Amino acid sequence: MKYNFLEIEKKWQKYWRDNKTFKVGISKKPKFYVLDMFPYPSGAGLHVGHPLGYIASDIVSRYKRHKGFNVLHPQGYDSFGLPAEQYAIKTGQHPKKTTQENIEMYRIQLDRIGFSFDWSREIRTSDPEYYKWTQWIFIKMFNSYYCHIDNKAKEINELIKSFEKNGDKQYKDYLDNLGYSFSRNEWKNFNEKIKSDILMDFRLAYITEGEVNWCEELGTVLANDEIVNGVSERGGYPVSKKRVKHWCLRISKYSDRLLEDLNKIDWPEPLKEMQRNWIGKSKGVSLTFEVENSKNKIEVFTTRPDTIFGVSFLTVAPEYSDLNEIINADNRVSIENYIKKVSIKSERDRLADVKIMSGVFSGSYAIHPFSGKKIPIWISDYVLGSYGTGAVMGVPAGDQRDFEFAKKFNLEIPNIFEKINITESAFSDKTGFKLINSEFLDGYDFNSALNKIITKIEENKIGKSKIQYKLRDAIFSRQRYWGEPIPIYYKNDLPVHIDEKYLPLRLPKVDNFLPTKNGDSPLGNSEKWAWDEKNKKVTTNNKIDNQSIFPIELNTMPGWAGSSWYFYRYMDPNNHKNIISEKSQSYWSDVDMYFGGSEHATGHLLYSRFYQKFLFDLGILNRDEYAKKLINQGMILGNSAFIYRKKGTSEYLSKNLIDKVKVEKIRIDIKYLIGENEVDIDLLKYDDKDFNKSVFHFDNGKFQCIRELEKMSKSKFNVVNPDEICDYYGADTLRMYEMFLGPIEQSKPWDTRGISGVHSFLKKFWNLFFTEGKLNIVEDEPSSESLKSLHKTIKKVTEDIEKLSLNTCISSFMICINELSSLKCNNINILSPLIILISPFAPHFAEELWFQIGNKKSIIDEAYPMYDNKYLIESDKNYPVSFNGKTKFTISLSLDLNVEDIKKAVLSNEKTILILNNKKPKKVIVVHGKIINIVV
RNA sequence: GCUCGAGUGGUGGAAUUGGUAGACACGUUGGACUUAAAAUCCAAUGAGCAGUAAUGUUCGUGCGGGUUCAAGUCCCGCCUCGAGUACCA
Repeated sequence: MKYNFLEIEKKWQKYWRDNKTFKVGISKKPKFYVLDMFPYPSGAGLHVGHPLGYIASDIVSRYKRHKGFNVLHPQGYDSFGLPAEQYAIKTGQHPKKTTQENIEMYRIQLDRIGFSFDWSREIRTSDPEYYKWTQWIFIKMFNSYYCHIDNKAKEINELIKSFEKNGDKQYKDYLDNLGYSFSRNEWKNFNEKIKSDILMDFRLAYITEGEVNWCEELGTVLANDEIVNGVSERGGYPVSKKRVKHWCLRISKYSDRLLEDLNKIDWPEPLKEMQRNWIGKSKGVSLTFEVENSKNKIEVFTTRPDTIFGVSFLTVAPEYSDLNEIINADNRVSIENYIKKVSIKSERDRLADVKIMSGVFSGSYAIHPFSGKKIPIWISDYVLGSYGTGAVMGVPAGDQRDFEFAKKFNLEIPNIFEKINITESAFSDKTGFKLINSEFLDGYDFNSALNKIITKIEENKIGKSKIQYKLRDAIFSRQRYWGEPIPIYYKNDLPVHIDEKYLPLRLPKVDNFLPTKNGDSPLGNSEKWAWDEKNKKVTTNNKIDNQSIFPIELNTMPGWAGSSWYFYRYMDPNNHKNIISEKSQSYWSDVDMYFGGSEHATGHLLYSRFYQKFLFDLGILNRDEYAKKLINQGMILGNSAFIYRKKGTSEYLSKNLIDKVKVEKIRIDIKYLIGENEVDIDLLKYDDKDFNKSVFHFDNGKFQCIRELEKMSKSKFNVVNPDEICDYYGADTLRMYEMFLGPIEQSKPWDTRGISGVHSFLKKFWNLFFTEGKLNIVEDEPSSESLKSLHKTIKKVTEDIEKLSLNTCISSFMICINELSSLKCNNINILSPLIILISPFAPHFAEELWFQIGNKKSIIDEAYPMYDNKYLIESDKNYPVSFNGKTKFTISLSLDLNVEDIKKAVLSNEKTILILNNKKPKKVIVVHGKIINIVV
């Protein structure tokens, strides 16, 4: 019988489907939860890079199942959000339709690779039965606030009770900062609007007006993590600042817990580091400067209060809230011009202008809190409105930006560091200096100055120690169609949430779902988008009377709303009453292994931890972290091909001609390649009419291109489709080859040439069972060599799977099968455990062989073989004998010999005598069972 | 600039607590089978030098030092590449 993988794979995929082999439920067995980041169905289909993580997680799942665990290994689709919608827009179809089609295509592709997903638990974030709960969580956030006393989220009702009982007492500092102060009676007498406004400053989901990242091309607002290098992550479109009303999640309240709890989880260190940087905790002091001839004060945040006597100016951001109070009437016009100029700068321009300082003098002065000197107040966009207080103290001697600013505008640069030259640049080290010109801090170093000044500042009540975070609240509104509607309506302009009972608030039908350039949401195009408060249902817009029928929020939620909690829904996907049952949660608990890319470090992986902590605070979830262990699989890189064109012409040059002229790189589809890096010009000409007019320059009669490794992507024309590999070699070969490429967490190039080695390994394994097409196996006592080979392999493969070193597992399999082939082993007692051993890697292959040797049931629940040390014990060791550390020969000695006997044996060996040539060794080192080293 | 990670044959990559560097595979070369090709099997394969050969010998894990009987692995100083981040005061 031949290894007919196409037939075998089809047969077992059908068997698994018919027998619901991968369906799991709560049982007495211990649980193990293996999770993949679910895909967004993009329309381009899968390429060979996508399944890498899925294959690894599938191997672990199947392995754990053999080990006796009840394995939860679900899959679903992140089907709301920008990528799905962009694809729909590009192809001119409704996103509902394209999403459905893309999911179907994904499913076919995924099934071909033989994954053991329990599809009965499939979820889709765009399914109303799912997003009902995404909306439910939003309402919980809307109805919660962060209690700074207990350091956790609580229901907003408790806050209201506190206001009713104690007025602003418990939250005095916080309310002070917001400019509120009230007694309990005053609270009771506040009108609805004021109450709503005050509570809005506490809610974890809140609406606010402010500057956001606006992407005109996408027609929506973006969160910070959705912008890369000043352009949108999706599509690479420019992003600018815009003032709009939008919903936010108060994730910043969780900064410290998100940071601290990183210590609790086994996630890759680089990824944790990214989250730490993103959260960006820094310790410093906030410090108040009086403004001359004014009641106004300016609060700055600094991590270097020790440099206070180096202050020669203050700078505030153009967005600074009290800017108007500071502006001196004389300068008003030029200042307003400056602010206008700055605000229309795109994010990308700002990044490009980093080194060019700009700013304008406000016309006002502050008073130095210690020296009493007059300090000019400047306005500049090198200060960020959204970080700290939006104002900084300028210390040109100690900060490079302040230094450059001072130089540019001819401001004073007082030196406060003894014997340090600051004529060229600022000195920003925290060590190696003593302060001068600093009154009571003269002669102090960093640490002692810091202690002294903080005490002084607090004594004088002009500031206090403060911890500052970079993490900002997450912008939650998207002016797009394809997302979860926000379950809020506006009663007399005040936001009110739709009662949980009436969820889901379904996405309305609209004729035009395209995003608008002006920032209006496409949901506004719906005729039926008003809330009937009496009848508790959605109704048509023209009935809005602001008595009982009110407009509904037009923005939708961002893509990450649905993906921040999906792993819990898999535990109990069809629960209509609750987000998850207590029973399911206490059994499945949390994720044991989570596989996904590190590109989600500061997006999904941070938001989901925040959601987790929030739901934990409310007692809805039992744990405050959801994934014990995270594995970042690397990317598979594709081989992109380029040809060179003489700049501004349609003349194409080969690579040996490119040095002489200016050229531009033109990307071409790898399907035009013939051989290593030769291009089929006829194909090129045929495909792109531009090439017709072209002049080609040849190398040795052949047109050459150059190749570069890049992330695989349809837009780079370098994708390899897994279906092709499945057609040609089979899914089992694809699975094994992807693992064989290298360590799972590493990025590595795809090279189809190497695949034949894995494929012939499977054939070799297969051929051990058959002679001349017929099953030929024996059942007698196996030879000791074959037993040794088997047990060595069981040991190594088991250890390596536990370490997730899957590439070396495959090497071990190859070594074993090579050994058994030369032993001509066809003993069932050896081969049968090997089939189980390989089944997580090549499941169809294993099922078929398992069936061929006479088993009636699927191999999936067979107990994983155990190794027995007795087959592995060696009696001899082939010792390497080295002279001064250089190995010269090996000598086989019994492991029973003690060190002295070994020394004797080695020194009396004729090769030793020959090499020593009558010299006396200075020292002989014997490490038992390892090595012998003779020092001459 | 800052933070993190990585540099091993022609290629992807192996190498336990420091203990025979290059496992396994690709590629290449030679051979067997075949009318031929594919497939399969066998052998060689880090580089250099000497030898018909068995073999011997030198150099080799980015570079320069160091610790050690012994360093890809540990320490110090550099270089290069990759990822993340970017006016965060």
